[in-house]
Amino acid sequence: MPGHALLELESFLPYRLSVLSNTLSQAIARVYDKRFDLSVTEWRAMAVLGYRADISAREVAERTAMDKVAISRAVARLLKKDLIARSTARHDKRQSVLRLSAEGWKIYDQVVPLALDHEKRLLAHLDAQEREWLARILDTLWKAEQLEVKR
Amino acid sequence: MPGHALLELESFLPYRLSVLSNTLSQAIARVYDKRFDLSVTEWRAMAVLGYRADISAREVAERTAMDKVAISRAVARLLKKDLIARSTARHDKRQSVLRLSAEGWKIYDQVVPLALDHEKRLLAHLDAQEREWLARILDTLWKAEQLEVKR
DNA sequence: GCATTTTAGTTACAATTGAAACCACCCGCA
DNA sequence: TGCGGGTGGTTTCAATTGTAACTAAAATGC
Repeated sequence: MPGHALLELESFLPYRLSVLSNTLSQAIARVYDKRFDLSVTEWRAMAVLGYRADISAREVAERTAMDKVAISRAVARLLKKDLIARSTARHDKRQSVLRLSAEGWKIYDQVVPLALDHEKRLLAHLDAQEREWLARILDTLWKAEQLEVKR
Repeated sequence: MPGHALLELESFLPYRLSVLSNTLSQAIARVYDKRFDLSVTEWRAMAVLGYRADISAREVAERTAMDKVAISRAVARLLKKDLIARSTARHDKRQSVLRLSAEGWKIYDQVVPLALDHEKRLLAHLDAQEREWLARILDTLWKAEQLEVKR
């Protein structure tokens, strides 16, 4: 009498990760959406450009783990708002070269502390040891999942 | 000379969680989408109904952490496919009472092992100790985030 | 050097989603 | 009993998103 398969959502890792991650992202997104009218995609693009300037849209896509269409649209919106600037790569005219504008940097410099602060408040609930374990485990899982995807 | 604020996406917890979680969910979703033509929302709804039958749409929404509009639509599609059945609560005519149909159970019983298997393969990369830490840490973070959201 | 394939980025169209309005019903209270 | 406010669920409309097709420029291969 095996009955039915049993899946307990509350203890199912993919589900737990997804709920936690969505709640977290949304909470942070609410802040920069309300204050600076930025979508998650737009902010992600700005975040990588603040970290590494003069890269192509493709590289932004790679680093944000978003697809190129999403990036293309985010770039278009950010250009219209003058938060980023675009030029063309000399060695490859297909590639764009993107960077934050002065206005973009102003917003970046305001959003980053807010984002870090939220993370900090969250991590404050963990002790140093737990934080280390978490970092290491997420790393392992990420690499493991990469292998899965390639199967 | 403070220069600019610095946010390293690769080590920013919300970002890492989001990328890991999305990749993971999509990998699993691909399976049941291709084989059974189920969206993530639909499968989530089925998953809670497999775990706990005869609950209202509102309760499904709560347990899946999705909003009521999404659930309403998922329920509509699942009804059309005859994967769930719906009746009305006797004590409150607004509430629906949902449960998997025989056909729904058939699919549920096929998807659950696939989902569990993926999770298992992933967790196989962690040792018992790491798995315990992870479970505990996710729990703490979830509770912490709940507090944040209520602020 | 030219044809073929690949890559960066955009566009068009359909499908999905979210916010707000909405309906039907329940509850508290006078 | 009947009115005001709240809740479960659906619908509508606009905005966002995903897929596929497309353009332009490079890279590859002969």
